[in-house]
Amino acid sequence: MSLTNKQYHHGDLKVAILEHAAQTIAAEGLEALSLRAIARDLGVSHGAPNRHFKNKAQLLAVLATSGWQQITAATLQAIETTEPQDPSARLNAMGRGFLKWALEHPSLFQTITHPDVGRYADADLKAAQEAFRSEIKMAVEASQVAGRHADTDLLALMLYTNAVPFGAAMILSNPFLSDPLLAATPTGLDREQLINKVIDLVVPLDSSPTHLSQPSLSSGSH
Amino acid sequence: MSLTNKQYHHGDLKVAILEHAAQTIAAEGLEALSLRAIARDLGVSHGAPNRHFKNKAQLLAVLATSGWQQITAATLQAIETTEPQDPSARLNAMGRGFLKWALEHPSLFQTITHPDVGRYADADLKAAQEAFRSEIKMAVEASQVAGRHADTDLLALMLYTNAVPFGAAMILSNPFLSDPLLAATPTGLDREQLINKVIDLVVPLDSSPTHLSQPSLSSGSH
DNA sequence: TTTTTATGTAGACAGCATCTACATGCTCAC
DNA sequence: GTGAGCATGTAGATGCTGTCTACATAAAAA
Repeated sequence: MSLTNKQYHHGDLKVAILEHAAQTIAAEGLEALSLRAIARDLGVSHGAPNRHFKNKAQLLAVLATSGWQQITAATLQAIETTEPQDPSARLNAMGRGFLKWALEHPSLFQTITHPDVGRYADADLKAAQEAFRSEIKMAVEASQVAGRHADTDLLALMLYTNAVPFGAAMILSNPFLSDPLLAATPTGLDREQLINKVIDLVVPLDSSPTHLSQPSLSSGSH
Repeated sequence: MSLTNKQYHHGDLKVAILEHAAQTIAAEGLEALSLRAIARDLGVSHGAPNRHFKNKAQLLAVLATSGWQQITAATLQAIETTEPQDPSARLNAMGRGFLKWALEHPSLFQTITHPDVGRYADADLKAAQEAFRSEIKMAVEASQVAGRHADTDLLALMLYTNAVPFGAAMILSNPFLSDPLLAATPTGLDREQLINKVIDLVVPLDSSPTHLSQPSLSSGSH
């Protein structure tokens, strides 16, 4: 347990590469990532990263694995302050936590949903993604047992419930998609209220006067 | 108006490049696209494509422009057989048309939503995307006037209504995201019933008691 | 101390996008 | 028709990229 982190030639080059890569993706996007540029920035030769990652795809897979673990943690952490007895409140909180993380880490979110990342997925990456999916499924099932779209096919309900935060994150994290939307539609909501409202639409809170879906007759109307 | 398409040196090289690029994207994905490979396949020199496209990003922008026009057309075409007096039925049909097109052209859908395409968008691309957004907004407004989430902030309703088909398309067109979902959740629905049900959840049809596609009772059933 | 292994280096190679100078051949004015 | 001008295609150079190789260094293990 020496205190020096400059053992070997460089030190923890593998960790340094991962950190620098995550930083580059966050700052300049996935396409800007280059093994040679990382090596240059870290002051090592262009071939050094190959000692730690078989190829670029594998580096991406490691980053994506971390991303799935992070978004799973962010999603689960959001339910800590909710009532265990209220599955809809918990699912709603999960949606908010998911979307909040995705919008705070837009490039990493794009990374974990990038088509090519899945194409070269290793076992670790698949396990991380599967862990996420499993948590969501349990929460959706619990909400359905509690009465949310009780008669709806579970797969359809899963896809719908996933599609809203995934789709909202995709749209909001891509200025080309979100800018025209935001510019063309005046709103009284700030960013946080907006995403909360969107989540409320897919997972209504009983207590909230969202009048569920069809307020045709006796809606709040004050 | 000559009938020969081998005027000039090659003929309509620009069109040939666009067609071959669209084909390549559909068959091998966006990342597999290479200007030099296109030139090789078309039997021209590696520099020829530069006479027709300033750079690779501009070729992508032209393809994406076409993609937005196609998905707008597919979305609008879906309302032709609906009742003009029923905005929710029309919006529901639009969602189905959108999702159907997206799943029939997964790589082109990924192209038009790709972050880097927006980064190099030209005026034509912006106009094509704006035209799409404008059509959706009118349809969502009409559905709201007719009573769908009448008291909800329009921007939130727009984002929610867009997020479902965009998110569902993103998930279903990416096997890494959809395969575990489909494998882990048994369903009685086929693919088309599934997407219809998901759209029904975001835009309920008045006539249907929410389980239009549930063949539980009087389905053909053996 | 010697051997083995992990890590980093330097060069080579092929592929890529893009730029340049040059060549070809169609179009149009005369 | 003929020649000028322009649109299009070619060929090479440049500098990037990822990945492979042979080699060098230093830590660990024997």
